[in-house]
Amino acid sequence: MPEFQTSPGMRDILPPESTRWRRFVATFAETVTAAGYGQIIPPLLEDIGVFHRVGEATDIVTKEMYDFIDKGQRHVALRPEQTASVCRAFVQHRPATPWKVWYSGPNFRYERPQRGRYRQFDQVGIEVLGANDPYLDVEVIALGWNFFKRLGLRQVHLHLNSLGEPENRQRFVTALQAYFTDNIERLSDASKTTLAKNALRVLDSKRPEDGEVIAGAPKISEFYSDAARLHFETVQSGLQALDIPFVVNEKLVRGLDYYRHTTFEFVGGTLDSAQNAIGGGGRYDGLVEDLGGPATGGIGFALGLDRTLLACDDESVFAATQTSVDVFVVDTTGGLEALVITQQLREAGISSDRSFENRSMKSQMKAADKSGAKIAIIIGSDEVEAQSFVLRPLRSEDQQSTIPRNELMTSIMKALS
RNA sequence: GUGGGCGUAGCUCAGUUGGUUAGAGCGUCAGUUUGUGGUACUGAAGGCCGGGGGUUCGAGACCCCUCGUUCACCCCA
Repeated sequence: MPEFQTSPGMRDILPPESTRWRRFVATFAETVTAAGYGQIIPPLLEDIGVFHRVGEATDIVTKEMYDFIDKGQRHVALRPEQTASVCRAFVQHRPATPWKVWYSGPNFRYERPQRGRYRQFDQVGIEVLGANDPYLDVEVIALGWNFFKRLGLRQVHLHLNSLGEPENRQRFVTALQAYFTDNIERLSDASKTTLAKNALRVLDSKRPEDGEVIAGAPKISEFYSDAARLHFETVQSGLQALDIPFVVNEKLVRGLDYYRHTTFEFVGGTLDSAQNAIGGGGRYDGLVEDLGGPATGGIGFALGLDRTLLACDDESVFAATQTSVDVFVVDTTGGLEALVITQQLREAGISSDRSFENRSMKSQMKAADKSGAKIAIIIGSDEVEAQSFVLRPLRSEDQQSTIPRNELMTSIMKALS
């Protein structure tokens, strides 16, 4: 074991895996920019107060943040998510609404690492601020859906719920609290603790002994106002109009406190681990106000790269690709020829590579093969003498040929076309 | 934060009830052809058996601690 390794929950993404990460973000960017979203790049670090607004009662805020006092005595934190930063930016810059933005990048949560759950984890996401139209909810969900389709995923399930308006939600929480308190003896110990903090999240419990109690709990749908019900029904009819299948899951309450109305989650159909949620989001009509801005509706989602890529693995889609070059230059005369020719090729827009340390021709040919190059340019002492080079096709049965030096570039172009 | 599994070459793993110089495959490097890759064959390099302590004549194997990893809870993407 080396003396230094990555810290727990942190890891290196190496090639060729890293090529997939780049394509992932590029594909996401294409999907959402085609819908009018612009990229926002918020800082990794914010005043910790920005994240406190996400929810004083959530684990993310209370025990999972990487926070510290900086040299200027400011209490700051690495972002545990990016929605709060986007809202802070909205309040700070007051862009014209509706403000449609997308982001990608790492977030940090100090949790116990697990498969599909890391302390530094990447998300891509979108947020729209300043519009309350339920059809916007549908657009947002549809963009997530479209993105998964573009990756090639076929087994993503959409779970949908509505938390209603704040008053609906509050009355529901009160009723839930009363119900669970009446039945507290039948709850698991862990759920008793959860109940004391946030009754909503008891619904999330995966412990089998809680199942019966939860099944008998009050339902959020019994508390909707007419407006909340209409909003939710409009969202559902919009999804139906787009042929996006979904299931209403009344237990989907989501972890963050700021959600109102629509909440949704994308679940990887092939992932059987506890980390099967590959993305989630919802409407958060109160968050901008909490951060000191005007009352502003907002909705968005975040997708986890790691988990989505795990789902891709399970469905054998969106695989990593091995990078390769077009031309490999084999030079047995010391390496200066290869140095000059690879430079010329690269300037001409032709990818090329070579060996170093003056290895044997056989060794260099092996490297040429592994590089994925379509042709090898071979230069030995005979070629230097004759001012020529050998062009050897590597991926076909064609014979190699000796060509005068002044036809180097044209013959390579021709061989590649 | 709580509980269970697992840590042996770069990678994937063997290693018999504790017993001499710790093995294989793949990968890497080199050779079989002193100017030519993919196949085959040969060889080489590469391990304080995660780290520390203990039991023992003797520990990669057993015990304790610790670190890492993995699975579940929790939480969430």
